[in-house]
Amino acid sequence: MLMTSLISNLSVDCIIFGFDSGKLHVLLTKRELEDEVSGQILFTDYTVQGHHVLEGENIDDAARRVLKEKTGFDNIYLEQFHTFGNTDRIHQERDKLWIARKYPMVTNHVVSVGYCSLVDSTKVKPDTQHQFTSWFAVDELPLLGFDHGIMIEKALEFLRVKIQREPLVFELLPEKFTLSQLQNLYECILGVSLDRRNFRKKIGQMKFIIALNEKQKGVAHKPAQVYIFSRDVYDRTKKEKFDILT
Amino acid sequence: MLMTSLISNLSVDCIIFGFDSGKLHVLLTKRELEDEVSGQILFTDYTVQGHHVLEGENIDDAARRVLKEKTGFDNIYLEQFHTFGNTDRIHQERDKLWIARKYPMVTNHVVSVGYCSLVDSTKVKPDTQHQFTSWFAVDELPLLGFDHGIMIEKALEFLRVKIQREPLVFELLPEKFTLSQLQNLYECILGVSLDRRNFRKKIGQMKFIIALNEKQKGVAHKPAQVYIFSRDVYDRTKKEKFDILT
DNA sequence: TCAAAAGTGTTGACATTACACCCATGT
DNA sequence: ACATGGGTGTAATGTCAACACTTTTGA
Repeated sequence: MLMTSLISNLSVDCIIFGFDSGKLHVLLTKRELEDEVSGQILFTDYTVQGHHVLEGENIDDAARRVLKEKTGFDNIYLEQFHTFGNTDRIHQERDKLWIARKYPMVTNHVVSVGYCSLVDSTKVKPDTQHQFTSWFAVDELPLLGFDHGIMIEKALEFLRVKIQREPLVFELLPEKFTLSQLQNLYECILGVSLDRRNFRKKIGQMKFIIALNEKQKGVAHKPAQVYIFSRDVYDRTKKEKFDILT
Repeated sequence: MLMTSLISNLSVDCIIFGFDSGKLHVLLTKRELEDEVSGQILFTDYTVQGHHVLEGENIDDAARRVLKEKTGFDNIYLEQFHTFGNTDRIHQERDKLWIARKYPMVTNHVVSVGYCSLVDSTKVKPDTQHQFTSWFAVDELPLLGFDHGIMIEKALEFLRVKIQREPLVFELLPEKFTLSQLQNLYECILGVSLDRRNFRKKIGQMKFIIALNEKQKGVAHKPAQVYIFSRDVYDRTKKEKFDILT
């Protein structure tokens, strides 16, 4: 199994989501191309994290490799959501320039397998990152390269459907969280607003969301109860689906 | 845009579902390899319909091309559901023999984009097909090549989730259908049994399932009312999701 | 006249919604 | 003492699940 050369027309892209300051964020890498002669910056924009698949490498492994490189973690939620294979997905001039310069052996028809990843953003801070990597709120995205705007939108859609069937939201929260954080996260991903009392009633029925003997500290209001998610209890008691709505 | 050579490590596979005799079926193609010298048949098995993606071809177009070739139709439901990219997905001896003989230029690491397609099987009869193509009930599948068993399982899972959010079941029925056929189809895909009265109550609320002034003919029992699905009405009245359960 | 599937309503249990006040803390 | 978000219960409404008998047709 060779792991040296890359499969030139196949890549993976990871859409890495985090939750911070009451908003859903996505991890992006700054891309800058300089003129080879003058050194002038030709353009600046952002892309999600991707890389070509290597010869003899499973595509899931390629995605994990990218994830590890950008976040330092490799045991976090990662799932394929869509494959982007239109011939015209690389059509902007700056994308063509970029590829011609950085990957001269690559054609303009690159098929990309999109992966959705969820991380606890308290663990992945921009300053601990690769210097060009930072978080952006999904409703305030900068100029994006390739078809990465479409990819992010599609990943979000995937996420919205998925969190209503599986307990994925906890991947976006610290191990210990409050019910307000949890509610806020749902409201933010699904774009709805939920009644606090009804939300808590529902959570109360979920035995795998467990109150600790512990309270928030240092907040200028009544400190909230702290909860954890137990996958163990979840696996033993799971129903057909995991739905906070309906 | 060249359309001649193929991208050797990328293919599409179409899982084509049909509904017949109260069972969900999948369209498979017989594969037989003969010994080049003796002419003896080395093995016989079945595969879903796939083909390599051509240079300069959108992957969705590649899937439509395969679909058109095998069913004669091209305006039918077709959606990507998963991409299979493990390096060991071609590991059985007969698959290696097959590739060595038929596609000598292809490596053993082929990434395949899986597409799910739904057809009205009354329109796609085995005898009108390519001679080696026929329908198999999904619970009575023959020996399958490559990882096509896994693909079919994954496509089924995709379908089960999807039909609870979108009105796809009608793609599997003739234009005119009875409520019993519809109920039977749900029971069959979802693996549940539904109460007839409750089912009909629910359908009654869906204004886009419309009774015609027409009844079944030639049946040895009370003839059933005939219905059609109106996508037009659906688009104007659709809710968040389309769910026959819950 | 029989067999086979179509068609039809009600009730009790349960789940969902809507809604307002007091509590604990830091500043 | 005040601002901030945490925490709590009930009543009305809507939805779901369970259930049995009559109808229409062809054989």
